[in-house]
Amino acid sequence: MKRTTPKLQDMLLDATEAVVARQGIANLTLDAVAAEARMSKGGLLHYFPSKDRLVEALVIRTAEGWRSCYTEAYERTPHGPGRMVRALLDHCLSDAKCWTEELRRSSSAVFAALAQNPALIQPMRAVYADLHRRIAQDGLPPGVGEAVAAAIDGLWLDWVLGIVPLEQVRVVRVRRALEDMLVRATPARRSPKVKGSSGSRSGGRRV
Amino acid sequence: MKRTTPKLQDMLLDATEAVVARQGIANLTLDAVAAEARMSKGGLLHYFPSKDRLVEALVIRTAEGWRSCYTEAYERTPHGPGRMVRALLDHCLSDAKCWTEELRRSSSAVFAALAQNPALIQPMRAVYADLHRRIAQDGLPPGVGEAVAAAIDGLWLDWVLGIVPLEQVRVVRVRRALEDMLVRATPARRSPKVKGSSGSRSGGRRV
DNA sequence: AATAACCAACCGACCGGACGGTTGACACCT
DNA sequence: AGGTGTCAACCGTCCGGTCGGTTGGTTATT
Repeated sequence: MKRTTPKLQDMLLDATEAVVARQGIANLTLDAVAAEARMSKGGLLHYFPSKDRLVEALVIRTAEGWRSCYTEAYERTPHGPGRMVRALLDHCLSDAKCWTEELRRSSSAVFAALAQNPALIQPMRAVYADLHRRIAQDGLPPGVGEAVAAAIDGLWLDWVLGIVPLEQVRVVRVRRALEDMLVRATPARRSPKVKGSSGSRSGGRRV
Repeated sequence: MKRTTPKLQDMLLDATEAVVARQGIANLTLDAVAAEARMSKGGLLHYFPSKDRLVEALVIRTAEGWRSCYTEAYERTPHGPGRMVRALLDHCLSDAKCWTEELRRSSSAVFAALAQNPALIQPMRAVYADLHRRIAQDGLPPGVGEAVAAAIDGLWLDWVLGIVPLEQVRVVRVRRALEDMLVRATPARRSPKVKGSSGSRSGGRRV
């Protein structure tokens, strides 16, 4: 990722997300983005020479945000079997500020890409491949880590799609159930120190 | 759903799905659908007076298909705690013909709606509300049923979105892990007769 | 039986508007 | 002067939706 998006590009991507959030994917037009960013369409196209490139950049930013979110969570999580999955549960499924409107916005990048050009979600696919590789090497019985990851994805996508309304208590219940499953499925090795409501708030950066 | 779509409308909805599947959501135009159905645009608009109505009908058909899928699965599942969730695992997460291209097509109705007009996913939301109500009354410890449902949604959406490629073995692993969690979490009542690799293949109709 | 009246189904030309992208010029800073 | 960044104006295309009209079949009238 040598490409250091020089913050003006970043502002344009923010504007893109804002347009999608407020007006929907169908109204994601270059004019709308330019207006949102208080820039002319020509100016916008100076930085992103086509709509495809714009959406692609958005997907990359979102995907890399997600990658660094779970990577950093991993670093903050104690060693042992299921470290990656525990990181996800503790930091990416927290009961607090994790499900923000900002996250919802950035998530919609995926759907914008899907509408614009399905090939553009490839960066997201790559990040997910990395995550699943990590989970596969997590030292858990087969399927357990994948089940947790799938459940998190399900909660996330249900929420982003608006299929199921956000209920904080529901997220907490699911997390408890998954933690239970994890503890019971973890090959016993000293005592599983992860648990409790845990510290390390801080919210996952951007996702 | 008294409304018995008189099969010509159904054919037009099939054409709509085919267009989305082959050309993507962005190319879902009235002209494309009419061409796919070998009908004039005027003819198409005779049956669905606007694009919104067309997509709405598609969402309703998909949502009701999903409802009848899990409803029928429920009927086929033995009584006891977690009946609804067991039905989902046995019939909607089977390792067989459940993840068909046809399912993928009908699923994309949701995304077509999201692109066309987010309000149009309301029928799907209603069906999901019904499903979650059933799960909540399923006699399981809090969060367990919801976790299973979320995991299934996650697998499904990851697949439909193309974020994670379809691996049959992965689905099977996840199902095993979820079944394990379910058995361990089910309040002991006589012997849990559901388990083993179990019979009742049969694949869930359409979803 | 022949004619007239009616109607759902269907057609395809057309329109207004919006979209993605291009261009040529302008402003500002070295 | 010349590069850099920004812009308004514009172009060709395409899309959703309208509209006037045709067809084939059914019913009503004579």
